[in-house]
Amino acid sequence: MRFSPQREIIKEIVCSTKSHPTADWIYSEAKKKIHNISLGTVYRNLKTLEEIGSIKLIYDHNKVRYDGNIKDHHHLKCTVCGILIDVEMNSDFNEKSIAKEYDFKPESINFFIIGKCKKHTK
Amino acid sequence: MRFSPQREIIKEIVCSTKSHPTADWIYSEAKKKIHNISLGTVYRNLKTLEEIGSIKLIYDHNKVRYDGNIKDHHHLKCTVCGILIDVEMNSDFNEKSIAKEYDFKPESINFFIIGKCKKHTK
DNA sequence: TTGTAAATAGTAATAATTCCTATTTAATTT
DNA sequence: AAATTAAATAGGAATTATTACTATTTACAA
Repeated sequence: MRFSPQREIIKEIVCSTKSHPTADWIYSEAKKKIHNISLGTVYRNLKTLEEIGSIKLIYDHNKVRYDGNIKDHHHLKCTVCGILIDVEMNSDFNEKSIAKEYDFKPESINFFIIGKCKKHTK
Repeated sequence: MRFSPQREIIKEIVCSTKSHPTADWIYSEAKKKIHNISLGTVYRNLKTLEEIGSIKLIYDHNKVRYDGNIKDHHHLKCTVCGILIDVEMNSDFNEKSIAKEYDFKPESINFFIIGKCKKHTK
């Protein structure tokens, strides 16, 4: 892969915030540094950076967000302000202990296990 | 709320499948019963049905899906075929026991707790 | 029946993302 | 240091999912 200043700046933007930004916000930040950067360039590089493991992708309801925290972790989402709070993943976490530790009032939980179903484990 | 045959059919379609369909699929099924049903009608009624608790909404990555299973439950997602398998939620579920029970090979897990952060619990 | 507000069909508009292509540029070769 | 070349970019068009708009239809109450 060839060096690109655009990609460096995009990575820097994502990795220097804990706000889990959207592509659109990253684009508007990037424009402050490279006035004529293209939105397509932002999307392409976000994809590339995710593929090489420099950043992570979060599906926040039906919005895609990006995360510079590449450690295994989960999220608390506030229904009022929409903030996403990073939660360290440890072996025996559970809803109640996390809620207590982060002073968070859970209302519902959304749990997805991604992997291979019995038809596709050879 | 006023009766509408369109809403009844949309509800029937969602509740008679375990495939977690998208709005688009529901629309194409609904057209088989009401030839000139409008896509807007499908979206509006899916929203209404979700609000009154007749169906549930699932955020499957960046796709919105609908679910006639309104019991509290979670999902296993296969990276090969994309199937979403319903998982009954019980008090002490964990990744490993679910994987074993459903013969599923987990690769990653996605855990969201939705609620109120410490700034918004009064 | 008739009146009326809710719901619909059909279409336009919007938002998020991907695709396309001529041009530019990073990095290699001469 | 110039020439070469393939990767990356800018800018815009296309696509997809969803919502908004509006004239017409319809459920249902008086």
